[in-house]
Amino acid sequence: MEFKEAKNKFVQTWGALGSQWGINKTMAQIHALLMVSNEPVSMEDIMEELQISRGNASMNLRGLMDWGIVYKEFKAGERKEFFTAEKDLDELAVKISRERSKREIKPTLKILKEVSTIEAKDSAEEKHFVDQTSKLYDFVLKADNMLDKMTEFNDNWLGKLFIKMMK
Amino acid sequence: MEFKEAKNKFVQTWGALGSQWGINKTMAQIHALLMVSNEPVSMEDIMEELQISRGNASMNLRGLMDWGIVYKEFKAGERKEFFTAEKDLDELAVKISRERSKREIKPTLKILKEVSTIEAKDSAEEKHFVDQTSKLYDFVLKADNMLDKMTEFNDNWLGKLFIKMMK
DNA sequence: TTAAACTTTCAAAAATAATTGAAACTTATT
DNA sequence: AATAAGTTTCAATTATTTTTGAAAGTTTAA
Repeated sequence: MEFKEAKNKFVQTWGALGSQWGINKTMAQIHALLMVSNEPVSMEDIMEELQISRGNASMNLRGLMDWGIVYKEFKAGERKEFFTAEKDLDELAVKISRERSKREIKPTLKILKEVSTIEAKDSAEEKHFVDQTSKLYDFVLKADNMLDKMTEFNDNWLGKLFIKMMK
Repeated sequence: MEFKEAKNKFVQTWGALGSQWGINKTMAQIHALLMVSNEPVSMEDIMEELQISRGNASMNLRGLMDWGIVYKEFKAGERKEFFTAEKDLDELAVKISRERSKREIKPTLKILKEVSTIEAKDSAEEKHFVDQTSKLYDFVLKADNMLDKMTEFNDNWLGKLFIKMMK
């Protein structure tokens, strides 16, 4: 397999994976493209490589920047903007976790708390509901904290050691 | 908030969360409904509660069973089928991890391996591509193994201890 | 201040994914 | 073996999401 083919395969695969995880295909593809580019890429080049419109490129780049995993760069003497992706994978994982926690997990926890604290009367049905949603609340909270701890882990030696154990 | 309202809120929320994670809304809603039901639910009841067609219910129940997180049950004397969800959350997490690994991570790893092992010639561009995709391969492999280990963890005391530490 | 270079926005169009419903199929009962 | 009770399948429809492209907006330079 030669370079161009491999690059294309990678971009396509990453895009397809994105769809399965609720990230739109183009956004994932742009991210993939930037990840494997050794230097900043202009919007023109992205449009050209992925065969997408200017509007599409613009909106998805904005989305990626909102996630904090793609940055604008300015090249001396050049008027137009260039883009680069966060290439440190640990850092990437941290940013994605933090953002998903903020956007999705925290709001879900709030609602789980609400519904799990209703008056359960005496019916088995209602009791089970309260019991199950409480467990779910605890579980999601635990998982969320765990991710948080793991991301902090990257900064301390004990964490690094533990992560090594996991391999 | 009273029971019916809370239940509905929970089902809706779980459905919306599903969409964001690449699971279709109805599938997530059916799962939510079964999770908080203290006894098996018939297809009729699911259709009625979620206001969906028979075909829709059937296909999504099949999907949930393929994930191994919903089971068919037979009630003595009853002709029709009933359904229940896996209610043990640790077990649920294990099943989802295993299945996503099998369906999505493993195939992705295969492709990452392929594209990261091309001949890199001498250009900086190609070198960077190989370097970055190799790192990605290692990272995804590590994460995949980690999930695996964690799911096994539930069975041993060291793991339980560690998980306690994480809270 | 004007014009050129470039980016963003958003309504409309296109593409994709989910849903319906009725026919085909399966299984149990008489 | 015929019928009834229930389930699955899938082509057609509907709903949702993504993409386009042109107008509006911004920034820089002359």
